[in-house]
Amino acid sequence: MADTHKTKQSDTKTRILDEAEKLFAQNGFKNTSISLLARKAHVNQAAVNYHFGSKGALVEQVISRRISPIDRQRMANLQAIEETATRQGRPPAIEDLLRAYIEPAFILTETAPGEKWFLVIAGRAFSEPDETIRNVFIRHFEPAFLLLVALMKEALPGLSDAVLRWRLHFVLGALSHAMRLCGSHRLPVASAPPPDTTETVVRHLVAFLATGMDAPDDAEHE
Amino acid sequence: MADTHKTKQSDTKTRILDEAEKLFAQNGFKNTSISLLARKAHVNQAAVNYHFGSKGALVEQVISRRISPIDRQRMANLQAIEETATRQGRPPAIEDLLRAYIEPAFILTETAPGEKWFLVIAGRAFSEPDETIRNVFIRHFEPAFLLLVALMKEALPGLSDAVLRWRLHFVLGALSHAMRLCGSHRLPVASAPPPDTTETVVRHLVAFLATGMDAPDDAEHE
DNA sequence: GTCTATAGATTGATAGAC
DNA sequence: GTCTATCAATCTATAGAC
Repeated sequence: MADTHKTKQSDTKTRILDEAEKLFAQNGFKNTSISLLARKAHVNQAAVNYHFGSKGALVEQVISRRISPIDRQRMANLQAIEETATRQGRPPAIEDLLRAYIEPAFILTETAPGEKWFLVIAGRAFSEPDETIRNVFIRHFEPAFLLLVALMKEALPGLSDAVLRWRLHFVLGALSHAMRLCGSHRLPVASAPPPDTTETVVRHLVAFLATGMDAPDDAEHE
Repeated sequence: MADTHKTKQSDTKTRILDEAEKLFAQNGFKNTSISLLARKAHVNQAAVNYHFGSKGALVEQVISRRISPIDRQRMANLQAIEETATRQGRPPAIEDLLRAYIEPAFILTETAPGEKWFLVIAGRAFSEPDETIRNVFIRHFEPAFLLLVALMKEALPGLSDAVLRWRLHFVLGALSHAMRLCGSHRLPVASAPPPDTTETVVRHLVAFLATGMDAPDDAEHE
């Protein structure tokens, strides 16, 4: 079949992507060299540039390969909630919105064997010093996050715009940190939380964050 | 006076530290070269290694210079709360504990002119891919965080150990993200929160996190 | 303490044979 | 598509004059 070449290429590309994901998670983008990646992936050094053009393009593909499904699932979840809310004529529930946004990141990275490397990579998105790379994440994250903001506004009509946006960024911060913790076994500090199933972590996150979102606005203290 | 040399040295060292802090915040540790740093700080390239020995040692000093006062203030705040609680024979308040831990990071970085670069650096602590650097942060953060854990246990005796530690890590995540947002004017995503005074951000953080810490434990759902 | 000059290693990317 | 060989740039660190 004509697939012979395609399969061969596909295997090599996939092997490079998988190994790059692992090394990027372990050592960061800048600290991972093409030569080390080629060695670990059992491919020739020149093959990496042949298949991806440049290191920057490789980074972009490693990220978008996993983020795209996560983002689609987030949008689908949020839109389903939006439709239900419209049909029932009442605002969506805070817990439902948070779970709709949070869960896909954990579920869709669960398939990979061993450590969930992409959780570590995505958990570093907002800390990435390289603006080009940071923008890759932002471009993917933006639509679903904006929809989350809009729906959360319906769920919490009494909250001021500024407070709502600060709180949703606290959500992003807690989520990012939890993703890094779940993706790697390295302890970031003493007294790290115990290893837990994905569902347990998501439930802890949602319970904590939903209560925080619903806290009384303290604007009157100013 | 014999201070002439000392002052000269001190000026150079301080100028290097200040410029390094800014560049590390803007571009990360790995992406900041000694030659660029020397150029921006108006010192000779060899002077950097003369004063600090190596790049790694410079990184360590940039971090510890700011973290040490923050850590001391955190410990002092928490110990004061502990004493008051002991004297009054009742557990400390969640809000007080969180504010005691959170506030020093924002207050003690406020003195620097312009952008608060160290907030960006410290906000990336748990995302740092280089284990050596990550351990510098952890070594400094550990004592105050452990004390926070212990006191929070007294404030929330009904919470299981696992849930308490997960929630305190959600606190660390939200705090880190807020620090990055406050330290830099770059928008990490659309719908970023508005620029606010330090005190306002701290109050938003404490209100959100204290309510989350106090959420009912959902362990019975398992 | 500050400078010039440079060693020594590593990097991303490419040219060209097969 | 895969290989070897190599280029050009960049980096940290140091040696040695002043």
